[in-house]
Amino acid sequence: MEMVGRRTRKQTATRLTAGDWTAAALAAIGRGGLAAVAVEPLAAGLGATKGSFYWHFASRDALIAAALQRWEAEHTEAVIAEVEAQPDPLSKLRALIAVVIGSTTIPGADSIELAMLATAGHPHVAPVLARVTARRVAYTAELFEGLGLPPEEARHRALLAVSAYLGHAQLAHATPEVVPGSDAERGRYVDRIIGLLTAR
Amino acid sequence: MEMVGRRTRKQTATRLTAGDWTAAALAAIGRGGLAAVAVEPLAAGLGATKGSFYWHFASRDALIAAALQRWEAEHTEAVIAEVEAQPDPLSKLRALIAVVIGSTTIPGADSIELAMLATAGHPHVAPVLARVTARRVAYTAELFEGLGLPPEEARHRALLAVSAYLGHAQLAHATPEVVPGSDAERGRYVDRIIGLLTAR
DNA sequence: GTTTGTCCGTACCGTACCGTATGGAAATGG
DNA sequence: CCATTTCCATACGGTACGGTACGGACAAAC
Repeated sequence: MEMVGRRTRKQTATRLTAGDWTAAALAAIGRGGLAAVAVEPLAAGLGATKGSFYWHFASRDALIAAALQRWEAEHTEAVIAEVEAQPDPLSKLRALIAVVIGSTTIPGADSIELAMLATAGHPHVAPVLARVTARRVAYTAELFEGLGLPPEEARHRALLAVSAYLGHAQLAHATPEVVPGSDAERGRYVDRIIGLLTAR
Repeated sequence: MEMVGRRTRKQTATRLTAGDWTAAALAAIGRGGLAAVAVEPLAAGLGATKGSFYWHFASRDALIAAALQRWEAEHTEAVIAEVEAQPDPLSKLRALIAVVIGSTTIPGADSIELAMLATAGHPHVAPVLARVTARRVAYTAELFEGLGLPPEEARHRALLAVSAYLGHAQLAHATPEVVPGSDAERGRYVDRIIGLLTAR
């Protein structure tokens, strides 16, 4: 009853920017998928009303488009840049697999991406997903080619690697009890995957 | 204006059963996810009204529960039974991977499962998904153990195999242009996966 | 300090859906 | 053929949301 401030986020009664709305939209996607991007609940969460939203965006659809664009821009190159720090292709591959399998075990990670996969058919989601996926497969195939594998085999192994990543993210999210839980076993698991994927 | 029959499905003016509703619900899940299970549109699709639905089910939630139960019962053991026809563990593994990777390329297949993964957090979906996944991993691990691998390695390879299946289903659904398209290349791809997963 | 433009709250309409109430048609069984 | 149960359509209320209209608060410019 006491201190029921209108604004939840701090007591900042400052005006909102379009960025505030896209950030809230991405958070909502991570929490409940595209369907959770609802103007009125978002407004309530930001301590504002629809009046604010419809000044910054023409429609809910425009917000979704902006949020996805932002996600793609911020998300795509992050891992690749980190992996590129490694010197040789094998080290890069090991680093890639390790970071990608390891990160999915921290809860809530990749939840936005999982939500996007869940709505792959959505007209705004499909092209974003297609670009990100194609980029990943192409990059991973390059690494395998750097190992001396012929193009088709490199591409096939890259597909398997990306599939393994996506599937592992699903498993870690939907049924965490089946994936390795302890750090020790997860380490052995990652080593095993690297061994199998890079076998000659 | 002419011949605007009330009932779309045939001219069967027969009464509906609970099974008709769960079937329609599963079809809707495959088409648009859990959110597409809406009583009034479903009723329209069946050429009926809510009056019929609420006689067979207490609520939308009860329909979802019944539909998921039906899916789990009909779906879980199908592939395993087919694979068990093979004589030895290696043949079974090859058959398992081939059928599971091959089937995801036919459009619309597994759409129900993908929709369930998309709603993994849903209180009715989570337990179903957990049981199905655990069953798959355990069965696949058995096959690898049959190949003479120690338990932990068998389980790790089974996890990788199930992850690859789930990820491939996602890829085939979300970005079909990256997965092998021709029968010939898909054949080589499947062979490559089998080789990598069963390598000694 | 007045004006101008920016930002947002309030009030409202339309739609789509969940669930309920109730009467009546269609099968069933005696 | 009548009664009873089974099944369903119609009509209604309630809720949550997208989108619009409009006025007012607030800051910036001068």
